[in-house]
Amino acid sequence: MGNFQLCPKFEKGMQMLGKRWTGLIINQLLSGPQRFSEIKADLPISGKLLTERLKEMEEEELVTRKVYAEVPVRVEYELTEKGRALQPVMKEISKWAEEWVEV
Amino acid sequence: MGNFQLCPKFEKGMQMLGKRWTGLIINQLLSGPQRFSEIKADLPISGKLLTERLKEMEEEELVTRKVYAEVPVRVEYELTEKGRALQPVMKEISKWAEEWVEV
DNA sequence: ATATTTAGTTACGAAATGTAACAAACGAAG
DNA sequence: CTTCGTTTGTTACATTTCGTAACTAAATAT
Repeated sequence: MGNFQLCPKFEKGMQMLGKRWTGLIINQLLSGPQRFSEIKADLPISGKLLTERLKEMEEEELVTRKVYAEVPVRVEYELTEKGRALQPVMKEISKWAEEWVEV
Repeated sequence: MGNFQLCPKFEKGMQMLGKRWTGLIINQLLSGPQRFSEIKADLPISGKLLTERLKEMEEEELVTRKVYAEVPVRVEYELTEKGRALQPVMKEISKWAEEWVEV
């Protein structure tokens, strides 16, 4: 590991987005608030990891968590302003992937 | 790509960018071709992982690898067109990080 | 023969991830 | 009262990936 002079904000942001599943979860939530089971149904992620990622994203203030005491319980996750601000990033990734990624 | 389903190209692209170090390496190489030791000096990544990532990125056709039989040997990595096409993505991430990320 | 330099590779312990079974909560069904 | 169904997690454990440090290969200069 060498010494590094890199924009610390960019580096930290990249580390957040570069964590497995985080980008896909944000992209999911850009279409609106969703409950745990909805996110889980739309992504090939396990419940354990989804819980873990959402907790981290809550700590980073990317999402908020709301519990509705219904039966059965409903828990909804919604992007914060900081999270929604990632829309242009996701849009650029979409454009790039559409043009360059082979499935 | 429809709005109602997860786009496979986006998912694969996100998995590539979402791999640890990949984004930072691409960002480094956006400033021009660089040799192994230069990338390693500028990022807090170990030689082992850098080798691994560069190999993967070569397979994904994000970078090319050129060996110069000098003494000692020089190995340069350069972004392909596909790799350079990620510049707008990196720019948006920079903008977001600058505004929202606390170091 | 030994030292120097770059670009890796290897061995091994630590951390992250994936899988599947289980738990809490609470009303509904029997 | 007991069991079932449903969501949102949690726990235990196996697998994979990562980080660190020592080591190798190749070519030349001393």
